[in-house]
Parts: sequence; structure tokens; C-alpha cells
Amino acid sequence: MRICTWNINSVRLRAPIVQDLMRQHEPDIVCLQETKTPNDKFPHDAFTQLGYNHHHIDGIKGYNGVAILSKRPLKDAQVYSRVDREDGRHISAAFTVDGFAKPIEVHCIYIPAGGDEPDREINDKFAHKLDFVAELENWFSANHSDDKAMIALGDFNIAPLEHDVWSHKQLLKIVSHTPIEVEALTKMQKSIDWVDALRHFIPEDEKCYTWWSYRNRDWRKSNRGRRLDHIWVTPDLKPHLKAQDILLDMRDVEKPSDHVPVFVDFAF
DNA sequence: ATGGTAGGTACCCTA
Repeated sequence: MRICTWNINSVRLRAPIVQDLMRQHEPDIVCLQETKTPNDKFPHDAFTQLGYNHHHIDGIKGYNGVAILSKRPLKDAQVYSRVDREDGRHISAAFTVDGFAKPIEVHCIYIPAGGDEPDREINDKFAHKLDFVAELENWFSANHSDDKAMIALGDFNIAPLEHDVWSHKQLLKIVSHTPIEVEALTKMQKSIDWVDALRHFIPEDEKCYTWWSYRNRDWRKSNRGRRLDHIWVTPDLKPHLKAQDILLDMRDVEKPSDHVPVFVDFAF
């Protein structure tokens, strides 16, 4: 069972490279963020053509927007309003796999970027980001159960570990790596013992990035990346983690997203 | 210390 998360930065513009990814890597489920597309304009056909017949989407005009595209049937599809906003940042759906008794609920999440100033008193966007993470923590604490497994993935817009950024020291005051955000995300992670699936495979002292700014001339040469995209699993799935992949080559295609696809494989 | 790029929308917002 292969699952993928990718901040696609406009699904209409980049549906062809999502199709390439589906053809080349054959994930069972693809989760997208920043689809930037209202539901009535979502390019469903591009994905049903390739056998991804089950779509759960929540898009709005112009920004945000999340999607779950699956070869496997999806049930219990949910759309969440977080911090009292209906702005296309969190959906979930459940699926089953042979060899695993419980349903698996996948949560596709796009945490707010948070603006430039890491101070909730003067920056509403930063306050929104912190409130969003706190609400997610409370929701998962209240809604996890032994009856289901969960995967939480997406663009979390926070790089929590020292080696999740190109320079820990230079990014301590930059939104995405400030201690206050890292503390909030770590608290959420610990609340129900989420397993960080990428770091399950990649040692914490090894640099690991999933995003490079468009504002660098040569992203590969300067390599000023951050690990903003995450796949977390509940502890019952940990024994089934088999592999990870971060598709750096997708940063080099014509008209790339600034994020690359992140994969995890499970064996049941 | 600054500005660099990208997408969507409607002349400016978000990232």
C-alpha cells in the first residue's frame, strides 16, 4: 500500500505532472494540498482516466484546497472547519486493506503558513496557525480510538527538527522553524504518539527537505530547503512501515511546484 | 538589510 502527499500549488495547472506521478509510481492514494480550485472546476477526469476513481475534495476559489484521490474505495468522507473557517484545509476519509483488521482513516491537512512575523500579538496569520495546530491536537486526542488506525499527512508548514532546515541557526526566527511553532507541533505529535514516518527511515542527524523556495536561482545548488511536508501514522501502523521516498526530481520539471511529492509504503 | 518567484484573481492577495 503506497500513499503520497504533495502540495501541488494549483491542481488545474499541474494535473499533467500528477498524472505522470500516478503512472510512474502507482500510489494507491494521492493527497494534494493547495489545489486552488473550486469543487465544480476540479479536473476529475484527469485522475479517473488512470484508475483513481474515488475522489474526496474540498476546494475554494483561488487559494488553499485539499484533495484525496484513491484507487481504493473511500468511506466516511469528512470535511472539517478549523478555527471557525471553511477554507479547505482539512479533510479525511477511510479505507481498508487486506491483512489489516481495522479501517485506516487518512487526514489530508494544509496547516496555515502563518505570515512573516512570528508573534501572535501583531500577526493574525501566525495566531491562526498556532490556533489551527492546537485545535488539531485537541481533535485527534478526542477522536482517536483502538477501532481505527490513522494517517495524518500534508503540508504542515513547520519543519520541527534541526536537520529539517538548511540552517537551524539562521531559521530560528523564520516562520516555519520558530521554537513556538515547533513546540506546538511536537506537543500535537506527542499527544497520541504519532510516528513521523519519514524520520522512521531517515536518521534525525541527516538533512531532509521537501520544499525549496521559488526565490532561489538554483534550488539544487543552494539547497536551502525545509521539511514542511509530513506523513504521520498511529503506532498500530508502525510495524507495517516499509519504505519512504521523496521525489526530488519533481522539483526540476517544467513549471514545478515548490514542494516535492513524499511517499510512504506499507506492507500488510 | 533586502529582495528575490509563483499562482490566481481582478488591479492585490497568499505563499
